[in-house]
Amino acid sequence: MIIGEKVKQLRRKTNLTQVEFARRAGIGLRFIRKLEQKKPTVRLDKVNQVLDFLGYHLEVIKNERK
Amino acid sequence: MIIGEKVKQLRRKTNLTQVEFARRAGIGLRFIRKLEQKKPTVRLDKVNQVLDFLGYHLEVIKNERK
DNA sequence: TGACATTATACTTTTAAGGGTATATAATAT
DNA sequence: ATATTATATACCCTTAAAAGTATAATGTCA
Repeated sequence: MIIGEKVKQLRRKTNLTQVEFARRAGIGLRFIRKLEQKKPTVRLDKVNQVLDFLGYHLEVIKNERK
Repeated sequence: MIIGEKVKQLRRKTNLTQVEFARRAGIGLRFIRKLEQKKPTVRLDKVNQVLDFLGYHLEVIKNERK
């Protein structure tokens, strides 16, 4: 799944609005918006910051060979 | 594992130099260098481009609860 | 349907990522 | 040891990511 999509989903589970989420996660409101809208050119450190707040992280996974 | 570290490891397996790797993966030489040096503020789309070339991708994973 | 809450879009500034290339440093091999 | 190859660092420029905030659009629910 696209990261932004996943983040949106996870944030909603926390019952936090984008505004409150951004504030608590210590990132910009604009950023969380863009991220959830699947902007591809976001910075990795910011993504990590968001995921960390959610209790998640990124891993490098081998593709399924089809 | 840190993404840059993993990339470095995977690139070496391909027996490509940074120069050749960058050329073939269609990314800047500077980028692959910085990435492998674990620069945290790299752009996600570029990381994806590199991983894609290597046959890998990123996934959002729940943290181990300790 | 109308009031309220939430998210998306728009405007602007600052900062730094990404880029090529040249040079220095380090690693490898003969 | 020294020649060769690879990686790291430095210089400089262009572009756009990130940021806050204001406003428009959308969603929610009583």
